[in-house]
Amino acid sequence: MPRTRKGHETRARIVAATSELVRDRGVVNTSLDDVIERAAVSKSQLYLYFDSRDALLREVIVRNTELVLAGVADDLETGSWRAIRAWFDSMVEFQKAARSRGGCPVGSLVGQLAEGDEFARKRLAQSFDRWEEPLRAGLRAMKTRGTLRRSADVGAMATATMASIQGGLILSQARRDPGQLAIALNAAYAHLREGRKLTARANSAPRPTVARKRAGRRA
Amino acid sequence: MPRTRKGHETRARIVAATSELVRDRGVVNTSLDDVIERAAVSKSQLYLYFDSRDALLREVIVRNTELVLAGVADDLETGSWRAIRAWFDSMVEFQKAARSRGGCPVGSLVGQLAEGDEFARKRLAQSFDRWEEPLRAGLRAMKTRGTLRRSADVGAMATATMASIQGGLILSQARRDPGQLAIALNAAYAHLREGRKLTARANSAPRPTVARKRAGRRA
DNA sequence: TTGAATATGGACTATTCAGTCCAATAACGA
DNA sequence: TCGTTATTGGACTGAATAGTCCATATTCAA
Repeated sequence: MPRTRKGHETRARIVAATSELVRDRGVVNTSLDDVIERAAVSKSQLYLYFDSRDALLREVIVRNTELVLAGVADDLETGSWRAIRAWFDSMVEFQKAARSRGGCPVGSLVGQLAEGDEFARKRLAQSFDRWEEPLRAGLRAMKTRGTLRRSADVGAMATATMASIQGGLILSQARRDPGQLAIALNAAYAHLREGRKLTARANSAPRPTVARKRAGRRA
Repeated sequence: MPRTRKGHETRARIVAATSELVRDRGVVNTSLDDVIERAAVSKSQLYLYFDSRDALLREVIVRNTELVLAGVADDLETGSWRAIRAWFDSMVEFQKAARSRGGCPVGSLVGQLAEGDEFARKRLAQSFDRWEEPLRAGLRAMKTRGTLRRSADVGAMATATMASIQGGLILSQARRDPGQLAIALNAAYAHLREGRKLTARANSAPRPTVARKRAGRRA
């Protein structure tokens, strides 16, 4: 671990460069020589902070996890349909900006690292846990507040949502079309809303049929 | 292309060996030397049938696509809720049998090949098209038969379903838990069923609330 | 049966790449 | 300031690997 300011900067630069290269060309096509060139560091700097190439790639998992968590607004945990919708929309925007390249910063690493590095696999599983948590918290809060049915299975809902996110990103990446993510997330949103509690106060929200139809068309 | 029976067998053995190695260890950790050892062939045989390592990996895409298409029962195209449910269940069984290793035979290749080989990316996109088609056909048939609302967006439904499949497989792979796929597919099924047409004949099917709750619990 | 086309075996090459090593320099605390 | 510790530069190594080449063996059609 670096002890000086310079050291910290160097280390961060290495991880950032690796993350970008992996996003743009994949793990296979990212050599350490590519990394040192892009980060403008030398081999010894790299091996001062990382034990091996695998160790460096594991740090990329950490960094990319922070990246996606930063994209989760605080009000998602507070729990509201609006916050969930906004979260979904921001992901589509992010994907549009990336021109559908690289897929999910975390999810795309599963296929590339999970079978070759058991440590990496576990870390990726943890990343998904952390990523799902704000949604779980939000859904729990909505239960307490009475906007979500008490019978709703919060864990399953969060997992199913994460699956739609990941799958939507894979399809976007393969088809180079951010619209694929939008379709997946519209379906996920409609599915979540099926768990809502209908009260007198809630009738400002569209009725089930209308919400589902709109989601389908928007895609 | 091979012209003798032996040639065909050799070529097929090479692709099969590559496919298995890629599933077990990932593209990165699969060298051509590994392939020739596993397929019990020599280098020259490999290069007789494939121009390059990339070309071989592209054939793996083709093979694995046939593999997943073989898992789609014919009655899915005929169109029925039962067929869809059976299809989903068979995927969960497949994933259990694989002990959550390797993820999706097609989807896991996206992260590993898409950014490095544009040809491979296009081929993967086509694979998803072919894979979605039987479901689209089935949903269209259900519209005609009147078990699915005419307003339902068949294309979006198929895409959202494929996203749940892919995402569910990624989460299963990362967490080494086939239950993750089951959760994702139960949600996808519940979402599809929201598009159904309620008729006098259809009241043998569970009401929306019950269907959703059951799906959540099963996970 | 025969010979042309096809398939096979495996040695060889050139390169790439992860990882090592050590000397030189910069940062920092006393 | 000075000495210790942290950081940096880059040459070097050994192993792995994609791809080449050619001699040999097998297949198959006439």
